[in-house]
Amino acid sequence: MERTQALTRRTRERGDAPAPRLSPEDWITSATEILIDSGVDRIRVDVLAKKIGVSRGSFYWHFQDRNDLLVRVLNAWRIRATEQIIARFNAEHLDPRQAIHALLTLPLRGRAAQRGARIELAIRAWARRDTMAKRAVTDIDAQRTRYITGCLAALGFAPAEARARAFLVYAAMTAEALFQPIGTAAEQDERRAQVERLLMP
Amino acid sequence: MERTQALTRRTRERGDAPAPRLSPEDWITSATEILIDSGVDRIRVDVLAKKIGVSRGSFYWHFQDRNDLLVRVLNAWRIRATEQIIARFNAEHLDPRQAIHALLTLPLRGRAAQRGARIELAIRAWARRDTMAKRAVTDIDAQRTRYITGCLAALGFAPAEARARAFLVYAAMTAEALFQPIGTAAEQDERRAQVERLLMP
DNA sequence: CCCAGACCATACACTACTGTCTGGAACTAA
DNA sequence: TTAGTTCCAGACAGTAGTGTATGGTCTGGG
Repeated sequence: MERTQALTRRTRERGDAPAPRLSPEDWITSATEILIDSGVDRIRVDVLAKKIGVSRGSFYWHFQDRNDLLVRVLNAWRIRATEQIIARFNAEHLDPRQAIHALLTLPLRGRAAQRGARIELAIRAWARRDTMAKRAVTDIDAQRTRYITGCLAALGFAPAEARARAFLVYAAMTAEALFQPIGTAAEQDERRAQVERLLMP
Repeated sequence: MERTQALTRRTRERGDAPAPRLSPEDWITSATEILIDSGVDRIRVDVLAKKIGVSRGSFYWHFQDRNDLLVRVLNAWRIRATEQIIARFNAEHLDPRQAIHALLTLPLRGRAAQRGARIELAIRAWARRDTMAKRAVTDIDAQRTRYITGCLAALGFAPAEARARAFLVYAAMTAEALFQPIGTAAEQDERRAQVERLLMP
C-alpha cells in the first residue's frame, strides 16, 4: 500500500526489479514519522507493521526488540544532525554573517524543515526520561552552539561575548521552531531581521 | 504510603482529622507529576492509583474516564499560568526593567521553578497532537509575550520593535529552561546579563 | 538442481491497561 | 437508630501491545 514511496529497499545489486524486502531503515524512518507527530510511546511495532504493510515477524528479524529500534532511531537522528553541522563547516564559501543569516532563515520555510523542527521537540521530550536520548541532545546542542560561536568569533567578538550571543541566536532559532507560529509572516521576518541587527556587529 | 504529603484533601470542614478521602485535585497533581517526567502517554489510571495508594474504583468515581483527567490536568496548568501573569501585572511596584530582570532570573533557581519549566516541554510535546493542548499553549504564549512587550514598550520602544525584542526575551527564557544546562553557572549568569544588555535600552 | 540462509507469516502465551459493576465502609442528616 | 449519600475496594470482561516459536517462501551459489 504505502510501502511504495520513500522506502529504501535492499537487494538492489542484482537488478532493478523492486524487491519487496525491507531493510531496517524502512522501520527506522517509519518509526521516526510516528515519533515526530505522536511521541516515543506511540512507536508500537504492530502499528508500524500495519503501516508498512508487513507482519511483526519481519520486525523481530531485523531488530532484537522494540528498544533496539528506539536506539537506532535516535542514532539516525544524531548522525543526520552532526552531518548537517559538518556540511556547514565545509561550506567555506559562506562568510560568517551569511552563515548565521542562513541558520535563522532556514528552519522556517519548507515542509521538510518544519519536520526537522518537530522531531527536535519530540526528542527533547524523550530526553527527559531516557539517558541515551539526553546525551544525544546535549551533544547536538553543544555542536551547534559551538558552530554559531565560531561564526560570531570570526566576526570579531571575544570568546565569552561570542558564546553568550551564540546562545541567543540558538535560542531564537529553536523558539521560532518550537512555538506555534507567532504573529504574521511579516512579523516573523521582522523578528529575524531584528535578531541579526541586535546580535551581529 | 506516599499519600501522606502534598495531597490536598477534602472533607476538612468538620475537623482537623486527616480524612483519607481523596479529592480530584489529588489525582490531578499526581497525573501532572507523571506528565512532567514521563509525558502524557504515561498517565495511566492504574499507575496513578498505585502511586496514590488507592484502587481504580476511586478514580472512576471522581472522573468520567481517563480523558476527563487529562482535560482537567491541562486546565489546571492553564489557570496557574494565567494567574502568574495576572499577578505580575498587579505587582505595580515593579518598574519594567526590574520586571524583565525578574523574568530572566526566575526560571533558573529553585526546584519548583525547574519543575514549572519541565511541564512546559511536556505540554508543548502534547500540543502537537491534541487540539485542546495546542490552544492552551498558544494562549499562554500570547499572554506572556504580550506582558513582556508591554514592559519593553514602557521602556520607550516602538510597538513593532518591542514585539520583536519581547520575542527574543521569551525565547531566551524558554531555551534556558528547555535545554540541558549549558555551560557553567557563571556562564549562565553571563548570558542573562547579556540578554538584558542587548535587549533593553 | 538443490541447499543454505535471508526474510516473512501466523499462532501463541503473556503483560499492561481500560472501563464497568457490585458491594461495602464511613460519614451525615433525620 | 436508620436511611441516604459519598467514596472506595475488588472482581470482571475486554482491548492493545510485546516477545517467541515454528514453519513457509524466496533467492543466490555450489
